[in-house]
Amino acid sequence: MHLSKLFIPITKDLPSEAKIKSHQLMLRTGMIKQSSAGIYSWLPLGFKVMKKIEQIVREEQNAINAQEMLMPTIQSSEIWKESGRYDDYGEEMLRIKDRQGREMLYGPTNEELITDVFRSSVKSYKSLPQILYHIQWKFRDEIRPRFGVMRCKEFYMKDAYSFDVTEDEAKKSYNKMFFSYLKTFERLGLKAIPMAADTGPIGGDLSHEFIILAETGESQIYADKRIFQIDLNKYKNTDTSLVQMRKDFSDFYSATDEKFNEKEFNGTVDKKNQIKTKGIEVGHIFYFGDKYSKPMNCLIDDKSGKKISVKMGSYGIGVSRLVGATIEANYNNDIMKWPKSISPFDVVIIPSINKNNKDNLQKADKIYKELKKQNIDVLLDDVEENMSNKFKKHDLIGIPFQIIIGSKSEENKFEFKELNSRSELLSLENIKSKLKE
RNA sequence: CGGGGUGUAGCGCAGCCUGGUAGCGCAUCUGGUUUGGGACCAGAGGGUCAGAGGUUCAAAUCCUCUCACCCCGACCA
Repeated sequence: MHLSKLFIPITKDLPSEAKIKSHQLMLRTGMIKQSSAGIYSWLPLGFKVMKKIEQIVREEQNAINAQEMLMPTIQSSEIWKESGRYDDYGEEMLRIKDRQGREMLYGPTNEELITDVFRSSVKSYKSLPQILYHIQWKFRDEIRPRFGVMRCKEFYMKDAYSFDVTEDEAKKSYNKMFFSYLKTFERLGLKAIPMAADTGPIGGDLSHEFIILAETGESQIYADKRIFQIDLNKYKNTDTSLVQMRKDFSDFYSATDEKFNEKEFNGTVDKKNQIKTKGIEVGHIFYFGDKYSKPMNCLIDDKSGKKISVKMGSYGIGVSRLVGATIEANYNNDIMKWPKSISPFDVVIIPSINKNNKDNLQKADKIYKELKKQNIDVLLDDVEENMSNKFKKHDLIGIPFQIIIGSKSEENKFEFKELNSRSELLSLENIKSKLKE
């Protein structure tokens, strides 16, 4: 892609309504455009990042044999009346009426819908276990949306639902998802800590929040930093290995404000290992048994032919929130550096161009084509302006690698720079292999 | 929903108190000069002053209502 052709309405000054870095940056680099309070359009740059996050989430769901499907955004109120949540959910639910006057709603979550899908087709214990998920827009009519895409009304979310015959089996599904989440956040370049959590309106008694560290987070967190040293590679997707994993994680203290106990923290965690900071919740998993299957009559025959309610869990990841959260976690000193796995481009070529000398642009174009051939997603900054402006601009956009073609480059060597570090002169071959690392 | 605040060019703001027909910076466009950390010179375009009603010879400015957005709080992926 050539920068001059990219729809990226970048601005030098920031809109006054944005109070935190990720929001400011997303507006300044034209990733999003607010449509109304808490509702955003995703412009090409932002959309591209979100899609990359989505794809990683998807791959890690598939890796534990969860199956992707798609449920609608608009739901009928009837199933919500069955579960009893139509009244419980309150003002956060956006209620609408169709032309026949039927009560509909824009789904804030999908437990009822998936339970309805499941009960209508599954009748036997032989069909279990199952994990189904979808990635879909949700709507929660937040009292006060803020922080850009971090707390908005309309958001993009992966939600998964597990179905098991017994509570023990269900806990195995829970552990798989726990594992999948850790792998997902690791691939996103984020340090996420699982923390025992309250279950809120979803209900249930076993629940973890996954929280990433960021100064601007909304939750106060306390943890033992050795929790980051746990190597995920030593676990396999087997029941025994995952039980071990859960045990290993529970060996280190971690708690949010609500569950924090100062005595326990100071008693069990050495001062030098204590982390006290803010965090952003990016995932939440729940086990809630038959909370929905019972009132909604989601019954199957067990081995003895007895009707039992299936045991369920649900598992959410805020995909759109992760875009903002990742920025919060990676931004410093006016420079944004995307993790490689979700950067909008792999590398940007920045030639110094002026009207009378387009040599650099030609060189850049050659490299561009060469890298394209290697399947590298490359952006070429073909805009004719001062290098100073270009550097500032790319500090904002945050593509992690730059190839700079200007006064310091040689005939066959170009400056290769990783954001936040010094550049080095390298041949194209060396650059290629660096990019493939 | 309670408390506070703001709506004037794409963005940031001044003008409002004391009414006289709209201005500054950035951005944009044209031409020229520049070209390694957010340049320079010259010129140009761009506004139903959030909306409705009222007072007045005259309203961005005064009055009334409505709407939108932001901040603090209770709630949350």
